[in-house]
Amino acid sequence: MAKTDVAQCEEVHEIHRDKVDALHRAMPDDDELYDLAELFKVFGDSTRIRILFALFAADTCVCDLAETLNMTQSAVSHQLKILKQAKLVSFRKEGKSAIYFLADDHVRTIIDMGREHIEE
Amino acid sequence: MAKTDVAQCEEVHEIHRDKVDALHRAMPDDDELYDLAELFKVFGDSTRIRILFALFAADTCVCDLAETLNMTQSAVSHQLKILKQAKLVSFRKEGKSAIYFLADDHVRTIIDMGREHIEE
DNA sequence: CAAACATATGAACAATTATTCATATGTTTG
DNA sequence: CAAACATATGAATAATTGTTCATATGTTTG
Repeated sequence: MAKTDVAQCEEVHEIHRDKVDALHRAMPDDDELYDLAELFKVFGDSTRIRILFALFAADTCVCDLAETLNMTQSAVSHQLKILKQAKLVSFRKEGKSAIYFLADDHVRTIIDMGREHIEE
Repeated sequence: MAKTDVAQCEEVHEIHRDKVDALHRAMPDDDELYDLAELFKVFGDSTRIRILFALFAADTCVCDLAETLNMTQSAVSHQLKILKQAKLVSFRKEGKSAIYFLADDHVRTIIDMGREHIEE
Protein backbone atom coordinates (compact mmCIF):
# COMPACT_ATOMS: atom_id res chain seq x y z
CA MET A 1 0.00 0.00 0.00
CA ALA A 2 1.39 3.39 -0.98
CA LYS A 3 1.76 6.26 1.43
CA THR A 4 -0.96 8.82 1.06
CA ASP A 5 0.04 12.43 0.69
CA VAL A 6 -2.30 14.43 2.87
CA ALA A 7 -1.97 18.17 2.83
CA GLN A 8 -3.87 18.72 6.10
CA CYS A 9 -1.86 16.15 8.01
CA GLU A 10 1.54 17.72 8.52
CA GLU A 11 3.17 14.61 9.84
CA VAL A 12 3.60 11.60 7.62
CA HIS A 13 0.91 9.17 8.70
CA GLU A 14 -0.36 6.15 6.87
CA ILE A 15 -3.83 7.50 6.22
CA HIS A 16 -6.26 5.02 4.69
CA ARG A 17 -7.83 7.30 2.11
CA ASP A 18 -10.64 4.96 1.05
CA LYS A 19 -11.66 4.38 4.63
CA VAL A 20 -11.60 8.04 5.52
CA ASP A 21 -13.77 8.82 2.48
CA ALA A 22 -16.26 6.16 3.53
CA LEU A 23 -16.38 7.49 7.09
CA HIS A 24 -16.89 10.97 5.74
CA ARG A 25 -19.88 9.83 3.70
CA ALA A 26 -21.38 8.09 6.70
CA MET A 27 -21.30 11.31 8.74
CA PRO A 28 -24.62 13.16 9.18
CA ASP A 29 -24.88 16.85 8.42
CA ASP A 30 -23.12 19.26 10.74
CA ASP A 31 -26.49 20.67 11.75
CA GLU A 32 -27.73 17.32 12.97
CA LEU A 33 -24.48 16.57 14.79
CA TYR A 34 -24.62 19.93 16.49
CA ASP A 35 -28.28 19.55 17.46
CA LEU A 36 -27.66 16.06 18.84
CA ALA A 37 -24.78 17.27 20.98
CA GLU A 38 -26.88 20.19 22.19
CA LEU A 39 -29.71 17.83 23.16
CA PHE A 40 -27.48 15.52 25.16
CA LYS A 41 -25.77 18.49 26.76
CA VAL A 42 -29.16 19.28 28.30
CA PHE A 43 -29.25 15.83 29.91
CA GLY A 44 -25.67 16.27 31.07
CA ASP A 45 -26.36 18.19 34.25
CA SER A 46 -27.48 16.59 37.48
CA THR A 47 -29.77 19.47 38.37
CA ARG A 48 -31.69 19.07 35.14
CA ILE A 49 -31.72 15.29 35.55
CA ARG A 50 -33.21 15.74 39.01
CA ILE A 51 -35.86 18.07 37.61
CA LEU A 52 -36.76 15.46 35.01
CA PHE A 53 -37.05 12.74 37.65
CA ALA A 54 -39.31 14.96 39.69
CA LEU A 55 -41.51 15.50 36.65
CA PHE A 56 -41.56 11.74 36.03
CA ALA A 57 -43.39 11.49 39.33
CA ALA A 58 -45.75 14.43 38.95
CA ASP A 59 -46.39 17.75 37.23
CA THR A 60 -44.92 20.34 39.58
CA CYS A 61 -44.70 24.09 40.08
CA VAL A 62 -41.37 25.90 40.16
CA CYS A 63 -41.56 26.57 43.86
CA ASP A 64 -42.02 22.91 44.79
CA LEU A 65 -39.24 21.92 42.43
CA ALA A 66 -36.90 24.38 44.13
CA GLU A 67 -37.89 23.00 47.53
CA THR A 68 -37.51 19.40 46.40
CA LEU A 69 -34.05 19.99 44.94
CA ASN A 70 -33.07 22.29 47.80
CA MET A 71 -32.11 25.01 45.37
CA THR A 72 -33.05 28.62 44.82
CA GLN A 73 -36.10 29.42 42.72
CA SER A 74 -33.84 31.35 40.36
CA ALA A 75 -31.48 28.45 39.69
CA VAL A 76 -34.40 26.13 38.99
CA SER A 77 -36.05 28.65 36.72
CA HIS A 78 -32.87 29.05 34.70
CA GLN A 79 -32.62 25.30 34.22
CA LEU A 80 -36.30 24.99 33.34
CA LYS A 81 -35.74 27.51 30.59
CA ILE A 82 -33.04 25.29 29.10
CA LEU A 83 -35.27 22.21 29.37
CA LYS A 84 -38.08 24.16 27.73
CA GLN A 85 -35.89 25.29 24.85
CA ALA A 86 -34.88 21.67 24.25
CA LYS A 87 -38.59 20.77 24.22
CA LEU A 88 -38.07 18.28 27.02
CA VAL A 89 -40.57 20.00 29.30
CA SER A 90 -43.54 22.26 28.86
CA PHE A 91 -45.78 24.14 31.29
CA ARG A 92 -49.27 25.41 31.90
CA LYS A 93 -50.44 28.25 34.07
CA GLU A 94 -52.64 27.39 37.04
CA GLY A 95 -53.61 30.38 39.13
CA LYS A 96 -50.43 32.06 40.28
CA SER A 97 -48.27 29.05 39.49
CA ALA A 98 -46.58 27.62 36.43
CA ILE A 99 -46.95 23.86 36.43
CA TYR A 100 -44.17 22.12 34.54
CA PHE A 101 -44.51 18.68 32.97
CA LEU A 102 -42.64 16.36 30.60
CA ALA A 103 -43.11 17.29 26.97
CA ASP A 104 -43.12 13.72 25.66
CA ASP A 105 -42.00 10.13 26.23
CA HIS A 106 -38.63 10.46 24.54
CA VAL A 107 -37.32 11.94 27.76
CA ARG A 108 -38.20 8.84 29.71
CA THR A 109 -36.79 6.52 27.06
CA ILE A 110 -33.51 8.36 26.77
CA ILE A 111 -32.98 8.40 30.52
CA ASP A 112 -33.96 4.73 30.79
CA MET A 113 -31.33 3.85 28.16
CA GLY A 114 -28.79 5.81 30.16
CA ARG A 115 -29.69 3.95 33.34
CA GLU A 116 -29.36 0.64 31.53
CA HIS A 117 -25.90 1.54 30.34
CA ILE A 118 -24.77 2.55 33.79
CA GLU A 119 -25.89 -0.68 35.44
CA GLU A 120 -23.00 -2.84 34.29
CA MET B 1 -23.91 21.54 44.74
CA ALA B 2 -26.01 24.53 45.63
CA LYS B 3 -27.19 25.22 49.13
CA THR B 4 -30.39 27.10 49.61
CA ASP B 5 -31.85 28.92 52.54
CA VAL B 6 -34.89 26.71 52.98
CA ALA B 7 -36.21 28.58 55.97
CA GLN B 8 -36.59 31.73 53.93
CA CYS B 9 -38.33 29.85 51.16
CA GLU B 10 -40.83 28.40 53.57
CA GLU B 11 -41.68 31.79 54.95
CA VAL B 12 -42.42 33.34 51.60
CA HIS B 13 -43.79 30.57 49.44
CA GLU B 14 -46.71 28.21 49.66
CA ILE B 15 -44.77 24.96 49.61
CA HIS B 16 -46.88 21.81 49.19
CA ARG B 17 -45.19 19.69 51.81
CA ASP B 18 -46.85 16.38 50.93
CA LYS B 19 -45.98 16.78 47.30
CA VAL B 20 -42.38 17.73 48.01
CA ASP B 21 -42.03 14.67 50.23
CA ALA B 22 -43.41 12.43 47.50
CA LEU B 23 -41.05 13.91 44.92
CA HIS B 24 -38.17 13.42 47.29
CA ARG B 25 -39.02 9.74 47.69
CA ALA B 26 -39.23 9.30 43.92
CA MET B 27 -35.70 10.66 43.46
CA PRO B 28 -32.94 8.09 42.77
CA ASP B 29 -29.74 8.07 44.80
CA ASP B 30 -27.34 10.95 44.30
CA ASP B 31 -24.79 8.51 42.94
CA GLU B 32 -27.08 7.39 40.17
CA LEU B 33 -28.12 10.94 39.33
CA TYR B 34 -24.50 11.99 39.15
CA ASP B 35 -23.51 9.01 37.00
CA LEU B 36 -26.39 9.61 34.64
CA ALA B 37 -25.47 13.24 34.16
CA GLU B 38 -21.84 12.24 33.63
CA LEU B 39 -22.86 9.73 30.98
CA PHE B 40 -24.97 12.21 29.03
CA LYS B 41 -22.26 14.82 29.36
CA VAL B 42 -20.09 12.48 27.29
CA PHE B 43 -22.69 12.52 24.51
CA GLY B 44 -22.96 16.28 24.80
CA ASP B 45 -20.02 17.21 22.61
CA SER B 46 -20.11 17.24 18.82
CA THR B 47 -16.57 15.93 18.48
CA ARG B 48 -17.42 12.85 20.52
CA ILE B 49 -20.71 12.45 18.64
CA ARG B 50 -18.78 12.52 15.38
CA ILE B 51 -16.36 9.91 16.68
CA LEU B 52 -19.29 7.69 17.60
CA PHE B 53 -20.86 8.08 14.16
CA ALA B 54 -17.55 7.15 12.57
CA LEU B 55 -17.41 4.03 14.72
CA PHE B 56 -21.01 3.21 13.76
CA ALA B 57 -19.68 2.82 10.22
CA ALA B 58 -16.46 0.94 10.99
CA ASP B 59 -13.81 0.14 13.57
CA THR B 60 -11.15 2.79 13.05
CA CYS B 61 -7.63 3.73 14.15
CA VAL B 62 -6.91 7.03 15.86
CA CYS B 63 -5.07 8.43 12.86
CA ASP B 64 -7.97 7.86 10.47
CA LEU B 65 -10.40 9.30 12.98
CA ALA B 66 -8.28 12.43 13.21
CA GLU B 67 -8.17 12.69 9.42
CA THR B 68 -11.92 12.08 9.11
CA LEU B 69 -12.80 14.73 11.66
CA ASN B 70 -10.09 17.06 10.42
CA MET B 71 -8.68 17.36 13.90
CA THR B 72 -5.30 16.81 15.51
CA GLN B 73 -4.39 13.33 16.70
CA SER B 74 -4.01 14.73 20.18
CA ALA B 75 -7.50 16.18 20.35
CA VAL B 76 -9.03 12.93 19.14
CA SER B 77 -6.99 10.90 21.57
CA HIS B 78 -8.14 13.04 24.48
CA GLN B 79 -11.77 12.55 23.48
CA LEU B 80 -11.30 8.82 22.96
CA LYS B 81 -10.05 8.62 26.51
CA ILE B 82 -13.28 10.14 27.76
CA LEU B 83 -15.37 7.78 25.61
CA LYS B 84 -13.34 4.87 26.92
CA GLN B 85 -13.83 5.89 30.55
CA ALA B 86 -17.57 6.04 29.94
CA LYS B 87 -17.36 2.53 28.45
CA LEU B 88 -18.89 3.75 25.21
CA VAL B 89 -15.91 2.64 23.14
CA SER B 90 -13.15 0.08 23.48
CA PHE B 91 -10.06 -0.72 21.42
CA ARG B 92 -7.75 -3.48 20.31
CA LYS B 93 -4.14 -3.25 19.21
CA GLU B 94 -3.38 -4.22 15.60
CA GLY B 95 0.26 -3.82 14.67
CA LYS B 96 1.25 -0.25 15.37
CA SER B 97 -2.32 0.98 15.54
CA ALA B 98 -5.07 1.10 18.12
CA ILE B 99 -8.37 0.21 16.51
CA TYR B 100 -11.32 1.74 18.34
CA PHE B 101 -14.84 0.33 18.22
CA LEU B 102 -18.21 0.75 19.92
CA ALA B 103 -18.38 -0.98 23.27
CA ASP B 104 -22.03 -2.03 22.98
CA ASP B 105 -25.40 -1.32 21.39
CA HIS B 106 -26.60 1.11 24.05
CA VAL B 107 -24.62 3.78 22.29
CA ARG B 108 -26.55 3.31 19.09
CA THR B 109 -29.89 3.19 20.89
CA ILE B 110 -29.24 6.33 22.90
CA ILE B 111 -28.19 8.30 19.84
CA ASP B 112 -31.15 6.99 17.85
CA MET B 113 -33.51 8.18 20.59
CA GLY B 114 -31.83 11.56 20.45
CA ARG B 115 -32.26 11.75 16.69
CA GLU B 116 -35.92 10.85 17.02
CA HIS B 117 -36.47 13.62 19.50
CA ILE B 118 -34.79 16.17 17.26
CA GLU B 119 -36.88 15.32 14.21
CA GLU B 120 -40.03 17.13 15.26
C1' DC C 1 -55.38 50.13 43.05
C1' DA C 2 -51.87 48.27 46.19
C1' DA C 3 -49.78 44.46 48.36
C1' DA C 4 -48.36 39.85 48.13
C1' DC C 5 -46.97 36.27 45.57
C1' DA C 6 -44.82 33.27 41.72
C1' DT C 7 -41.81 33.13 38.20
C1' DA C 8 -38.40 35.00 34.85
C1' DT C 9 -34.21 37.26 33.57
C1' DG C 10 -29.66 39.94 33.08
C1' DA C 11 -25.04 40.38 34.77
C1' DA C 12 -21.15 38.62 37.24
C1' DC C 13 -18.38 35.07 38.99
C1' DA C 14 -16.55 30.45 39.65
C1' DA C 15 -15.98 26.10 37.90
C1' DT C 16 -15.60 23.03 34.12
C1' DT C 17 -13.84 21.60 29.74
C1' DA C 18 -12.16 21.14 24.69
C1' DT C 19 -8.26 22.12 22.15
C1' DT C 20 -3.39 23.08 21.38
C1' DC C 21 1.45 22.47 22.12
C1' DA C 22 5.18 19.96 23.59
C1' DT C 23 6.68 15.76 24.85
C1' DA C 24 6.46 10.98 26.59
C1' DT C 25 5.46 6.07 25.94
C1' DG C 26 5.44 2.13 23.38
C1' DT C 27 5.59 -0.46 19.07
C1' DT C 28 7.56 -1.99 14.62
C1' DT C 29 11.12 -2.37 11.30
C1' DG C 30 15.57 -2.04 9.01
C1' DC D 1 19.96 -1.03 18.64
C1' DA D 2 18.26 3.13 16.28
C1' DA D 3 14.91 5.32 13.50
C1' DA D 4 10.24 5.82 12.31
C1' DC D 5 5.79 5.57 13.54
C1' DA D 6 1.26 5.58 16.34
C1' DT D 7 -0.81 6.91 20.28
C1' DA D 8 -1.12 8.95 24.95
C1' DT D 9 -0.66 12.58 28.25
C1' DG D 10 0.39 16.91 31.15
C1' DA D 11 0.02 21.80 31.27
C1' DA D 12 -1.86 26.04 29.57
C1' DT D 13 -5.43 28.61 27.52
C1' DA D 14 -9.87 29.99 25.81
C1' DA D 15 -14.58 29.19 25.75
C1' DT D 16 -18.66 27.52 27.89
C1' DT D 17 -21.81 27.13 31.62
C1' DG D 18 -24.31 26.72 36.40
C1' DT D 19 -25.33 29.40 40.31
C1' DT D 20 -26.08 33.65 42.81
C1' DC D 21 -27.76 38.22 43.43
C1' DA D 22 -30.62 41.83 42.34
C1' DT D 23 -34.46 43.04 40.03
C1' DA D 24 -38.20 42.81 36.57
C1' DT D 25 -42.59 40.92 34.94
C1' DG D 26 -46.96 39.33 35.61
C1' DT D 27 -50.67 37.38 38.37
C1' DT D 28 -54.07 37.21 42.21
C1' DT D 29 -56.52 39.07 46.01
C1' DG D 30 -58.16 42.20 49.60
